[in-house]
Amino acid sequence: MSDVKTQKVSNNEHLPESAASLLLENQVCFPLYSASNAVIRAYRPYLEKLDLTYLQYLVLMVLWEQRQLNVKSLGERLNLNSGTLTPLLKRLETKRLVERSRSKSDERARIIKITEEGLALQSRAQGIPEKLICKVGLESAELKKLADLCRHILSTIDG
Amino acid sequence: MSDVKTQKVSNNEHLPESAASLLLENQVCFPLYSASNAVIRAYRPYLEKLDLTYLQYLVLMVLWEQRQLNVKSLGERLNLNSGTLTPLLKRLETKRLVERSRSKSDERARIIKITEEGLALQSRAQGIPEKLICKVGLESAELKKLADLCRHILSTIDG
DNA sequence: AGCAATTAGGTTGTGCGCAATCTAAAATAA
DNA sequence: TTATTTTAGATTGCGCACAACCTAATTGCT
Repeated sequence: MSDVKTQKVSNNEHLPESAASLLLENQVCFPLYSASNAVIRAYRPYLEKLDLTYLQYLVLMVLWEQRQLNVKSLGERLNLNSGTLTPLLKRLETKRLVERSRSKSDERARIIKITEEGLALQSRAQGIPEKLICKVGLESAELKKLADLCRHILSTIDG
Repeated sequence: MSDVKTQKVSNNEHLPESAASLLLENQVCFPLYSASNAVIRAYRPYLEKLDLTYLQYLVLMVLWEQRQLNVKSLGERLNLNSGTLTPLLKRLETKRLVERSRSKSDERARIIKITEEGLALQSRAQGIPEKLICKVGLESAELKKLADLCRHILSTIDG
């Protein structure tokens, strides 16, 4: 495969000055994207023992805190819209982890309520966060810094 | 909707001590995941002018640097596997931005080569990185810190 | 040479993410 | 009250991500 691998240019002086910003190494958001993918992959072996995906786990985490809420509130909490949440919640309903009813005071609103079975998963998930922190391999202060930077991005972009 | 919104528990003292780690606010990886989604959303308006998705843009960025390479090298560069890359590269081929040939020295290897049309997109993409940095709203030093933390995660998890 | 093991990449199936669009209910205006 | 606008959520369609699996080519072993 040497005929394929040896094509990389050794420097970029032939490119216009501004093209340096289009080099992958200089991208800020690419590591963010890759790290997010990698973390979700790292969760998988633990979550599949609970027959959950990462997003399903996030939804349950909200519901462990707050027994029930509507789709809009859930979407605001997770920064996701109904196109993502509706099919996901149907899958959680099929697994009998949540119930999807309608609000009596507002027939548009869908009330998502965790079931006993859904609540029971919480204890089985106890060890997961710590295991992930180990896998990620950052100190507590660095983890906090990372989370703060990400939250800053979120408030700037969305808010 | 007050019947839905007022269900949040005011504190978590009724939960076992260890359950605090299962609160969404205390998750480290959730902001990472949300920020990554938000950044990709933020790219969209600029990239759709070039008829590109974020991942297609990343692939082209590699190819602007290195005219051609095989799928394996591309996957190592982007931390993605053939299940993601193969269909993506076919779409780029349909748009005539890349060509997919076979290596003569190894018939298994697929050589991905950027076309003139693909190269021409580079100049149209010049302004994008700067616009995104503005949208993200972090200082240069903070961006570097974020990228370094993400790269640290990647090297720990994958490597 | 002959055969097992490895490697490259393609295929399949599931589950996101999300923009755009739709429907129906609720809020607001006239 | 009726008409307009807004809102909640569902639907559609596309493009990822990825594990699991498959095929074919190459390498390694004896």
